[in-house]
Amino acid sequence: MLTDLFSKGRIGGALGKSDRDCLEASLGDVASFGPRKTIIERGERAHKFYYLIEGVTLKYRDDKRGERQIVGLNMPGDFIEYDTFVTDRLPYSIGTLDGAVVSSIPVAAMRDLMMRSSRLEKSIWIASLLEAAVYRQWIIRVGSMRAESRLANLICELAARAKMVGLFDGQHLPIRLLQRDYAEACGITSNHTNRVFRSLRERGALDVEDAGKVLIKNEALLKRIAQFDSTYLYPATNEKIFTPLFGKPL
Amino acid sequence: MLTDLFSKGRIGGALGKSDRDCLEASLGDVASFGPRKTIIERGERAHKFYYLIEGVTLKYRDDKRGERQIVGLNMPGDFIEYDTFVTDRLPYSIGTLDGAVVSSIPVAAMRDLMMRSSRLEKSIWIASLLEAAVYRQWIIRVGSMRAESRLANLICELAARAKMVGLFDGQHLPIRLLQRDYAEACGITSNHTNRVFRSLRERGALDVEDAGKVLIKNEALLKRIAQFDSTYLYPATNEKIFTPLFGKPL
DNA sequence: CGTAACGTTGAAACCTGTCAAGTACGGTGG
DNA sequence: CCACCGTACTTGACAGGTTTCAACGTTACG
Repeated sequence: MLTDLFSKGRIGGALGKSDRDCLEASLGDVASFGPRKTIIERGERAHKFYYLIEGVTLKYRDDKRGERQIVGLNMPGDFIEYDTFVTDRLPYSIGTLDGAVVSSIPVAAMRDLMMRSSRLEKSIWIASLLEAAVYRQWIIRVGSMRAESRLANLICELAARAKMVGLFDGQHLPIRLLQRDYAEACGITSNHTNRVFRSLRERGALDVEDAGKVLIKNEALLKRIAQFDSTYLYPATNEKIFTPLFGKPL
Repeated sequence: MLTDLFSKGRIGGALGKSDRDCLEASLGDVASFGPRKTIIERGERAHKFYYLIEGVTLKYRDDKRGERQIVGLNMPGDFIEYDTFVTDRLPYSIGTLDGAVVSSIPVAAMRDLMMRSSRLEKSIWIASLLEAAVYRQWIIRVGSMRAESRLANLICELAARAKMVGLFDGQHLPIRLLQRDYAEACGITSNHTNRVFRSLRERGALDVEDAGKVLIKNEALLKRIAQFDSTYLYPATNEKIFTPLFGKPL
């Protein structure tokens, strides 16, 4: 099912079959977006919750000077924004990388879903808390690290998250960001990003192959440079942890 | 009631009396913490949800070199962490500034609360989404601004949030951070923070009085330097916006 | 009165940004 | 087929912002 990645990947299989069916049935039309397309623009009215089926999306804000800060990145199985709960105008834009396949749940359907199943409601909430945990790490990355560590740390996170949704073979990062994207996510210039990539290459931590594909050559070294500790991603999240709040799964 | 600030300040009065009473009744003992005390340490087991009644708390992470990155700040009416839902070991520490009065809701009581009232459950969730919105702004601040703008932007946010809970008189920031705290929140050194404060003083944006109390002298100028736009705080959040998801308040 | 913690300031080193130029690659149109 | 163009990547030199190191002032407190 389209929502399997969410049900299994994000919340450790804490949903029973009926909940999973309800979620799947609430999905609206499936839409495809090409590379570098805007899915939602900042300030636009959002009246449904987008669910990412395939591809990668970037969450960002442009400032007056044309600079862009990427504040988040989503992979298949993610709801790519939750703020439709709180506001009718999103405070950030969302765009695709190489393209994406998305579906969505209208606000009314989401309300029904949550009224019917408190377990399902909690699952979606928990997914939003995981996103918040990632936000905190992004603050730490840009707030307290040097350029080389920032880049290495971001790459480690992307690798770890890709692994969680079965997209990572252990070597090739399946997400092809431009150097400018890395720059905008790490809060450095794209010029400097290039220098840092060279340095990471020369130190043997990674290689950049054709078309910008990142190959992780020395994971231990990369993690050391990145000061990476994956616990904030809650990789151990599973029903055992949820039981206190959920009760047993159906 | 102790939870009034939450019910009224955070979610625009979308809770009926019975929900508010339930929430209040779920609170456990009230505890006081002195200045610069640790409420929860990173890695510690958390089995309850802390609610901040009075004072200010800082959310931060220390790295190996003894550097600290502040990733969040909470004011009265906030639940100061939500990750107890997702993990039993917190990925950050929380400490007081000048002291704090907190209460808490045990996990089991929280579960009961949410099973009884889906409206209450949504309220708490929505509060966590507001916190996520603040995280995003912190990423933008440290990721895409120069030191002077970062500091001004943080001060603007603190003023705006203090105003939302009735703590701001329009001039004196009611939160007395050390220059080191500002530094650790903005991702700059405390030495440089001092220079930036001087610059903001010389430009007439603010004054620093005895005991580090910040006086906002020229709010328009400060906001301009900060590129501050308060919409991300959802100041318009109210029942009108919630109605689609909540239905009418009780 | 001495100590500790915080604030303030200066000078130099360092990291990163800025500006500029050149390379590589793919797509388009003649 | 090749010339042309736009986009991304690469590199060097220099400027500028921030860090680092050091010193001193101030205040609170035992």
